[in-house]
Amino acid sequence: MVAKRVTIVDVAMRAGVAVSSASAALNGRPGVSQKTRERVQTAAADLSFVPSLRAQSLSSKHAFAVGLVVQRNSDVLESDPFFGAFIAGVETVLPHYGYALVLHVGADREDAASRYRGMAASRRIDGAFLLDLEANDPRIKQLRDLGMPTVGINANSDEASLASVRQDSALAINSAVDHLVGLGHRLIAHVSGSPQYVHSQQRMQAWRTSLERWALPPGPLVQGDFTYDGGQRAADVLVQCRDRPTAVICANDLSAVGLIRRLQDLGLDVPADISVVGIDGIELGTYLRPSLTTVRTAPHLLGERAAQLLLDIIHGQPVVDVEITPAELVLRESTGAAPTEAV
Amino acid sequence: MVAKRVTIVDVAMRAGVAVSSASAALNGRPGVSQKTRERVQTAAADLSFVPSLRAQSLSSKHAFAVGLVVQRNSDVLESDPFFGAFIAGVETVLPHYGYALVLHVGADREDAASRYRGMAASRRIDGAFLLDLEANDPRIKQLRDLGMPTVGINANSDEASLASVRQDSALAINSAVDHLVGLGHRLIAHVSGSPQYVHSQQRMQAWRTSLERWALPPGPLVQGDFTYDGGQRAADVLVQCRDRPTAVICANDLSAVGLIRRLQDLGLDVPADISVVGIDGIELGTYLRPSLTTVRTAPHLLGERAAQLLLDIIHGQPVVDVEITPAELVLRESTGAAPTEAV
DNA sequence: CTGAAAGCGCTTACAG
DNA sequence: CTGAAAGCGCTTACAG
Repeated sequence: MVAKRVTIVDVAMRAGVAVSSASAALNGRPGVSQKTRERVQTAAADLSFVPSLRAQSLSSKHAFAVGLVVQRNSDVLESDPFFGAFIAGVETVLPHYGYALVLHVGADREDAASRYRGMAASRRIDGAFLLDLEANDPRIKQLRDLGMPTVGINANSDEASLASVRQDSALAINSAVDHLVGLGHRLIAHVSGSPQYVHSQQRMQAWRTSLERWALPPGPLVQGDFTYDGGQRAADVLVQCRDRPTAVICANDLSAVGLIRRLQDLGLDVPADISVVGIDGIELGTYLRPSLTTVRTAPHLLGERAAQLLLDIIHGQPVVDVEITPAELVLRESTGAAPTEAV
Repeated sequence: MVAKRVTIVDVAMRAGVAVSSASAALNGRPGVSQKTRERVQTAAADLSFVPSLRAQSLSSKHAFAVGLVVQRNSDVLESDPFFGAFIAGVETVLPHYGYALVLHVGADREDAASRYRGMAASRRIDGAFLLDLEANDPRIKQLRDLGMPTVGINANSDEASLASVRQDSALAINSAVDHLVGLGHRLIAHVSGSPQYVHSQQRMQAWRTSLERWALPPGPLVQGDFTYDGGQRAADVLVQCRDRPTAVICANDLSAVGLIRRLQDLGLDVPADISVVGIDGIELGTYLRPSLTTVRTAPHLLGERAAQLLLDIIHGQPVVDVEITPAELVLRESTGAAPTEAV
């Protein structure tokens, strides 16, 4: 019952020109007189012509879509605001170029990889974003072999074969350590993220390097997994340490929140007994008591720039990696003077 | 330098059959002998043939994609876990049918509507989900006029023209009121959601009806907007009431969290001075102290069923609205005995 | 500048 | 069951 589709043939007919001229006119290509162009545009408007993306895709070699596979279990997808912000950022750019985002959720690594393969092989997309990169991530080669333009987010800088958008967080982690040292802290622990991700490594490395700058020994290192529960477990480990740290830098806010809650349940006061710093800058950090001192990243901006870069690659423009303004330290209530030392 | 695409012509050639036979064999259509079918499948496997989605779309009248436009400002997209859970649910179903999700983020109503129009007119999608429905939502007619199969989420049940997936929350809100009344509460307030959404109305109506069942007068009604800040503002209003309520039911968890935080900042104890109930069941509710009593909904399941229903419609199968298991009351720490009355 | 034709890679009637 | 042909709705060389 849907009214018959208006095609470019109808437009050309109404404008009294050839289909090829109509196409050129509509797409702003040269080789059409101003008069013809206007006549075609009027005809198209009169008929409410909207080109069929399917036909355009088939003949123009462009899908007008880019893909993202979120490769985490759905619980994380729900509780981690990164994705929503990143996607919102991507979406501020894509529509201006007629592009759409195809989103898949991979149950695990295998599943995620097969989604990328499927989208690439069936030519559903013209390019892809790669999040949560791992060391020697197989997806990089996989997509390259498929000839798929790809942009990585916060890839290691030695990953030369992958166009990337990065936000430095090492500087802000430095600042966090400086801040803590200034408050008298000498033993500063780290709760890391899931070890397979390069950003877990980057953050841990920044913590370590920052301490070296002060000639301080690295405090206890507890492996976390970016989750609230992981933060809670880390609290249990840390309070058992012979030399209990007086401050902790967590690999992300959510684990910092879990850590704080567990510390409180164990009868410790934050920050009087122990200071805690997160990384991310999620809203939740402002809801809690104490509110969370954190390193604020910019996933929305990362999404914007990643989308722009990916479209550049697709359109064959020269590619240079993008570095956005570094993450910044946000001081709130969860950090304070070290307990035993006068400052 | 991408290797030349393997097409169905190559497959047919290698199998020694006509293209049309290869197509029928590959798609499990009848009219092909078992022997031919196998020969074609072997040839396809040998050549690693993956059909071009673009060509399939153009000739088969299916885009193999469905669309969702998130029509909220990006802050909410980031802090509301509903979307992530809903999308994850949708994604457990779509891939089995070769479908993908096209996601757009609309800056506002206008923008969101134009995204739906664009996807439908260009035939990028075969169907659409409608979230955050409003009374007399113009998008319903818009998509119907475009002949676009559509599934609404928690639409009003009098919305006969829209296939819907629903989860009842009125029952659980009833239970929440029963629970509060049992604890001695007689004046129970409500912080509503943004008034334009039908689910805001549904929740408010459930609160009102529940009180009527006990012949209790409705407590103060404060308009919120589903945000943390809105919850904080509501707290300021409620503590000023002549008859201060001893319990509050909030339209969602996030506003309940804001409300609690503000009440605490004003020197009130939750639940000793005032009990608070949220709706949604987000993780955050378990992180706080007191943890949040809430009505837990099931966005993931809603997503699964919505996807299933939408595919049914697209494939021309008979459509019946889907009702999933009602939301359930989850008792935690934010509700307790009414302060002034012995229970 | 303009137009007729081929082609993108499939599916779908339609003969044989 | 099998195959040749038309068609989906565009874009892109290529003549004129």
